[in-house]
Amino acid sequence: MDTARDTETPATRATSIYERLKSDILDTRLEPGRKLQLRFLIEHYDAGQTPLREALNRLTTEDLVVGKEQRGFFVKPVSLEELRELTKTRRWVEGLALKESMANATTEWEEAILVAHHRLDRTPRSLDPERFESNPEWERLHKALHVLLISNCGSRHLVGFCQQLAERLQRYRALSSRKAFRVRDVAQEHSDIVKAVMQRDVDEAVRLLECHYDKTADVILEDLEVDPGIMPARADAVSA
Amino acid sequence: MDTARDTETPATRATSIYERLKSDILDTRLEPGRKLQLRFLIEHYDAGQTPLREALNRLTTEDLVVGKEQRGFFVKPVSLEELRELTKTRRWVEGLALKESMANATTEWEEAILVAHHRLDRTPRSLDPERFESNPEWERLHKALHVLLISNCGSRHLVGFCQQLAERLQRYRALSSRKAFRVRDVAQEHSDIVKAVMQRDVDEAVRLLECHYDKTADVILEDLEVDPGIMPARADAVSA
DNA sequence: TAAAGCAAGAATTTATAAATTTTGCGCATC
DNA sequence: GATGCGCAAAATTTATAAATTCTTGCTTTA
Repeated sequence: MDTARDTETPATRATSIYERLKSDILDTRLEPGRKLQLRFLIEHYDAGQTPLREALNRLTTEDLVVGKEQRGFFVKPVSLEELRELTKTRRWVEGLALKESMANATTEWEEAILVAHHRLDRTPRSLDPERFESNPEWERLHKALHVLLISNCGSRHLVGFCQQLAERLQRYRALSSRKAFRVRDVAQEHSDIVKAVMQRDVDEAVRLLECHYDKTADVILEDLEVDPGIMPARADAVSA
Repeated sequence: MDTARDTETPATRATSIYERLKSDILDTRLEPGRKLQLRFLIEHYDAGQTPLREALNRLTTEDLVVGKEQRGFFVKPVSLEELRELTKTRRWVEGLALKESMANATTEWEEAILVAHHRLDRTPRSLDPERFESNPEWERLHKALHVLLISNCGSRHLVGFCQQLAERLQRYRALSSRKAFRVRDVAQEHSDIVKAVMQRDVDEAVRLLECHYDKTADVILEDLEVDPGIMPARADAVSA
């Protein structure tokens, strides 16, 4: 049930619970739509009501938790509709951010990308070469590369928004069972994007990045069509 | 100290306090950088600690309040740097959203814009024709028109992000003293934008909208150069 | 059969206690 | 004589426990 990070500074109780809760929601250990009862949370997270309540309230603003007045908290439901909308939005906004990043390109930035890509490239996608088992280190480096690509755009707000979109999409990836393992050469896609960035070919880089996100969504959508019932077409009821 | 809305359903204490706090921060009745001591808040908002704390935690995620661990909450400071960055970002993102909205244009949408603009046009900008006094009704209709312009883009997430940017910019407008009154023909700018949208001239509409936001920022920046000391160039210290 | 009232469960709020940080004063040292 | 370190008191934030309020489902009665 834990999410790692025991050695770090606990900072404040509310913050550490917030992080654990967020992580559990994003990795769908807490299923979409599930009711978050205080009793249950107090039990499983070994915490008091106040820090729990504060964490829940923070997540409410991030739209990862939905708070119905006087009726408690629920994990935000998922829907195919939202998956499509998130992907579309991410394409637009990250495309924009990458374009601006490249317009402001500096040597340091390009070198940092090269390094980040290299690190990702030499890290195995899966802990088990036979069947897929998520490698936290790969996930971390993958995220780092994508953030770096857009981080030179000159707007922390825009970068923050992109990260929020990525977080929200994380649940859909976690829900997808085979996770594009072997089906897709993700490493090649990353190499191509980085190459275009190095060549300062803005249009090509943006095109490849958009394509990258499209493919991710497509694989998830296929997966969910094969195994429907996991996800409603549109968000509605709550499976308590 | 109140923010209107007494007749509505109070829903939950935490929510109503959240709204009042947010409104007070956005209108700078709670000055940027100010320390938000629980004692003071309990006194002035006539509330308990828990709902106050929950409201503060929600605002933390929205980056309107900064929470220093174990050391209390502060109103997020302002800076000229952030003003510039917010404006730049808003230009990019709302430009994008308007373009997409127009690509999906429907008769209903265009008619709704016409109506929204008409309502705004016949509402006085200032309650006092001599010197500026903010008219809440105008502000409401103004916001409604801008939201409507981008609301047809097909992404609630993108619209939400734009609204957040608008909210964050609201504080800077409130801080600017003369507020572009008489200096600028805002009504004409709105008319021109709406006209371009009706003619389905995407490039022109986007250009005018971006120009609209640029002018807003320019006037505020001028104001703050005339009367410096209100705002630091970069965010840093906190004036308790 | 439908409506109203009652009881049980859950969420929100108030109140209380514990822990942490800040502040001010005194003493020692340079 | 001034400066710096350290300890103790005060204030503030964080956490726990208790009480109130609201919702919901069931039972009883018309």
